[in-house]
Amino acid sequence: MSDGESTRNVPEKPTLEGLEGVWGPRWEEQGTYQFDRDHRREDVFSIDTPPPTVSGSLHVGHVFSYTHTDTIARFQRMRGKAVFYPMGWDDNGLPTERRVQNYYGVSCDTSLPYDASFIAPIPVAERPKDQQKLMPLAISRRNFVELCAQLTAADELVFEELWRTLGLSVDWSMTYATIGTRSQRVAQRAFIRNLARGEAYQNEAPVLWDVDFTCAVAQAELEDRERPGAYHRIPFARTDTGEPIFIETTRPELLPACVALVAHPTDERYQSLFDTTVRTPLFDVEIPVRAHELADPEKGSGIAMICTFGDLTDVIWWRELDLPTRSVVTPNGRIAADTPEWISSPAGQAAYGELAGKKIAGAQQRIVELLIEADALDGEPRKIVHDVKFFEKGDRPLEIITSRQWYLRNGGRAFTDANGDDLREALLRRGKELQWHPGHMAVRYDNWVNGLNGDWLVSRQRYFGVPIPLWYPVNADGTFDYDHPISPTEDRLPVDPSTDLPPGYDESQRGEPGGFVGDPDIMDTWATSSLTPQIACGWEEDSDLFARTFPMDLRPQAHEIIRTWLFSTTVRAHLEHNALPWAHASISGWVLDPDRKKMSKSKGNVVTPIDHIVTYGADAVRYWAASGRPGTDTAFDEGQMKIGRRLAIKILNASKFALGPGSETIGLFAVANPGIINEPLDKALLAELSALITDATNAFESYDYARALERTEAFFWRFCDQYLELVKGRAYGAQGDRAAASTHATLQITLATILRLFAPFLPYVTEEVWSWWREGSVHRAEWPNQSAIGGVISDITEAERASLAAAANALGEIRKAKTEAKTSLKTAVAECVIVADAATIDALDAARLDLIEAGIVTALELVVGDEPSVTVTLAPAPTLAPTPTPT
RNA sequence: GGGCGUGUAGCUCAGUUGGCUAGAGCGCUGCCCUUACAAGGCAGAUGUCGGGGGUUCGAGUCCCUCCACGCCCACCA
Repeated sequence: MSDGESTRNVPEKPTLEGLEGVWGPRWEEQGTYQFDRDHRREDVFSIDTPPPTVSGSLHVGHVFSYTHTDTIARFQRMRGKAVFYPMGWDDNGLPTERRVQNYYGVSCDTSLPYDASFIAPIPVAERPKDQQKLMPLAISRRNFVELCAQLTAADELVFEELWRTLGLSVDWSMTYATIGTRSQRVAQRAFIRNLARGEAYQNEAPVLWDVDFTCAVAQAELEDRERPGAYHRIPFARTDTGEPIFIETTRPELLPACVALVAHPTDERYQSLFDTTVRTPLFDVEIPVRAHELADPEKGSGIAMICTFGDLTDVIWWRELDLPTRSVVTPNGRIAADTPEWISSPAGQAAYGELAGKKIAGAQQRIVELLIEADALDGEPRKIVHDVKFFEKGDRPLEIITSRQWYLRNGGRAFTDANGDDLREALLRRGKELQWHPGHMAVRYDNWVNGLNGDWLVSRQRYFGVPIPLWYPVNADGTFDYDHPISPTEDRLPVDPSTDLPPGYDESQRGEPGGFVGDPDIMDTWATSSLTPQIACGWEEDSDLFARTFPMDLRPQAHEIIRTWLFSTTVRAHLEHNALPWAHASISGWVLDPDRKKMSKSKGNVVTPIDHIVTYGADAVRYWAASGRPGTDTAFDEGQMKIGRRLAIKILNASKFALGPGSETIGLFAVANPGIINEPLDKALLAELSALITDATNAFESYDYARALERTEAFFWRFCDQYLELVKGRAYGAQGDRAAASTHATLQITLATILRLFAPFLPYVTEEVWSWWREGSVHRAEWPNQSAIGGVISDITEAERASLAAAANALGEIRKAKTEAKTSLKTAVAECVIVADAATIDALDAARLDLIEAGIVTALELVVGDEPSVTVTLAPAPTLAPTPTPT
C-alpha cells in the first residue's frame, strides 16, 4: 500500500443521505477550514466575504454567489494556500431597524430615557389576532438598539447553520458583525483619521432626503422609478408690462418656493426678459429671470421655474446663480406650517394657508384647484410618465432639504489626495489596477466614478448604526459650535457621543452653554461596510494578522453594488493605506426566476434554499450554483439540481467499482512503479486525465470555476460510460493479473484525481468517497498535478491515444445493433466486422481484447478500407422455454 | 442619450487563438433488471447557430449594420 491510503471501507450500498450531518461536524472538529496564520503573505489567500444582510432570510441568490466563492476558496486551499475566509454579518442599518419595528411592534423615541428592566415584547406574529395591530410601543434609543442586537444575534445563528449545511469552507472562528464592537471601532477610527487628514468634512447644503425615514440619502442609494406626473402650464406676470410668461412644471406645489425663472442665454424668445423680474401667480412674489446654459430651449416652454428645491438641477442653478433659499418642504414631507416671510401680499398669504401642513401630494392637488380658480393654469395638465428619484429602500419620492451633514471625499468633488493626485483620477486608476472577473465589469466602476456629482454623504439621521464619533462645544448663547468638533482619542473607541463624554467634560455639561453636545447621527451603513477588509484583517488591532492578509486577494460580490460596496471600499483603502484593498474582484450574476426576472424579496418570487438542500442534498444545490458562469445571470433551475444529485450518486457508484474486488492489492503504487500501467485504454484515459488537470487548473486560476466543473464533469461521464464499460471484464481478471493490475492502477489514479477536481464543487460526496480509502480530508489534499501521470503517458503512441474513443464508438455500434434487435446487451455477437481507415484500425486493434470483452464478441474482424462500416451478426438468441399459455 | 452584456435543439447551456458531417444535459421516443449504479443503463430523433451584408479557401467563431431582451450610467423643468 502506498502512503496516504487507509484501510478500505467501501459501503455495500453507498448513499448521499445524511452526508451533511456527518461531515459538517467532523470538519469543524478537525479544523479542516481553519486559517493557518503561520503562513507568509504570499502563501495566504484572503477573501473579503460579503457580509449578508441579516434582516431577512437567505435566498437562492445568496446560495448561488457564496458557492462560487467557496469553490475558489477550496481550490486555493488545495493548491497549498492558507485560505483566510472569514464571514461577516451585516446587521447594521435600516433593514434591521425596520425588521425590529415590525417583528416586535416597537418604535424608537429618542426622547425617552433608557429602561434597564425592559424586556423584549412578544413578537407580533405570536400574539393573539386582536393584539397584532396595536400601536407600536415607543422605547428609548438604547433599548431599541439593544433589541436590534438581540434579534440579529438570533438571526445570525440561523444563517450560520445554513452556510454550514451548504458546505461553505469558512473559518467559523473568524466572524464579525457590522454593528459589532470591533466594526464600530474600525469605522470610527477610520472616520476620525479621515477627519484629521481633511478627507471628512461637514457642510450645510441641500441634500436628497427621504421624508419617511427623515434621513439624508447618498447618491449611491438612489434609484429611478417611473411615476405618473403632469406638466402644468402656469403664467408668471412680467413686473413691468404684466405680460404672461408661461412655464411648465411637474411640481406646481413648489410655486411658493420659486426663486427665479431661467432660460438658455441664447434663447431668442427670452432675451428681453433677462435681468428683469416677474411675479409668481397666487403668491405674488417678485423673482428675477436669469440665463443659464442648463436651461433646455426644447423642454416645455424653454423657460423653467427654479424652486428650492424641486430637483438637482434646481440646486445647480441655485448655487451657480447665487439665488436665495426659500424652502417650504419640511423634513417629514409636509408644506411648512408657518407662512414664509417672503410671501407678503394678503392674497398670497391666504393661498399659502391653503397648503400649509399638507403632504406633498395633497398640496399639489390643492394648488391646482387654486390655480384654476385664479385662472392661472393654462389648459389641462398634460399627463406624462417620468423617472423620479427614490431612496432605494424608500416608498416616496425624495425631496431636497437643506441640512448639515458629514461628507467623505470620494472624488465626487475636486480634491487632491495625499499623493498630490486628483482623487477622482487616482480612483479611476485603482479601478484599472484591480483585476475584474469577468473583465467587462470594470466599465461599471468607471461609469460610476465618472458620474459622481458630489462627495459621499455619510451621516444618517437614524439609530441602529455606528455613531459619528464627535461632540461639539455649546456656545454661550446655546448654539452649537460645529466648526470645532471634538474627536475622541483612538484608545477610547468605540464611543457613543449620546452617552459617552468628550475629554475634559462631565455629564452635567451635556447640552448646557459652555458644555457640549454629541453628534446625534450615525454613519451610512456603507461607511462601515467599506471597511470590511480592515475589520476582517484586524487593522490596528492584530498587526500580525493584518500583515499576513491585507491587501486581500479577492472581493467577491454582486454587480449591483459595484457603485456602493466595491467603490466605497476602494475609496477607504486608497485614503487610509494608499493601496487597493484586494487584487481581484469576482462579480457574480443574479439568479433569475423562470420568467427571467431577478429574484428578490420585494418581487415575492424568492425560493427558500433550505428546502432544496433537504430534497437534493447540498452537493446538488452547489452543482446548480457552480454551473452559473462568473458574472452571468442564471435561471433558477431545479432540473440542474437533479442532475447534480445524479452526478453525486454516480460518483459514489463509480468509486465503489473502482475500489471493488481486485483493487486492494494495487493501491496507488503505480505512482512508484509506472511500468504497471501498460494497457492502451489505460494510457489513453490517463492522457485525457492529464489534459483535464491542465484545463481545470487554468480555469480555476482565471476564476472560471464553472468551466472547471464542466470539463471535469464531461470527463467523468466519459470515464463512466466509455472507459468503465470497456475495462470491466479486465478489472475482474478476465485477461489475467497483469492486465487487471494495469486497470486497477489506472482506476485509482483517476479516482484520486477526479475526487480532488470535484472537491471544490461537491465537498460532501468527495469527502465521503475519499474517506473510504484515503487518510485525511480531500479538502486538505494537494490539488492534482501531472506527477502521477506524466511517467505513464510519456511514451504513449498515437494508436494508444486514439484507442479509447475508437473502441467506445465501436462498442456503441455493437450495442446499437443489440438495441435494434430488441435484445439484451448480454447477447453475444457471433461476428463483428469493422471497416475503417488505417489509423482507426490501429487504435481498435490496440483495444481489441477489451472491446471483445465489453461487446461479448466471438469473432472480431478489423479491416482497413475506404468506406467505414460496422457489421454486427448477433448469435442466435438462447432458446427460451415456451411460456405456458394460460388457460 | 451614453455604455456593457446576452441572443446556438422545446428547456438550461458548452463551443479557448476561424478548420473536416454544430455539442452536452433535461425533456421526448424505443430498448434493456448487464454482478458500480433501476432516484439506473443503452440507443435514437430534433438546430434558417437573432436578421442582413462583408473579409476568407473556409465564419456559430472576425468586421459592419439592424433587431430583441437584460443591466449599468446620465443635471429626466
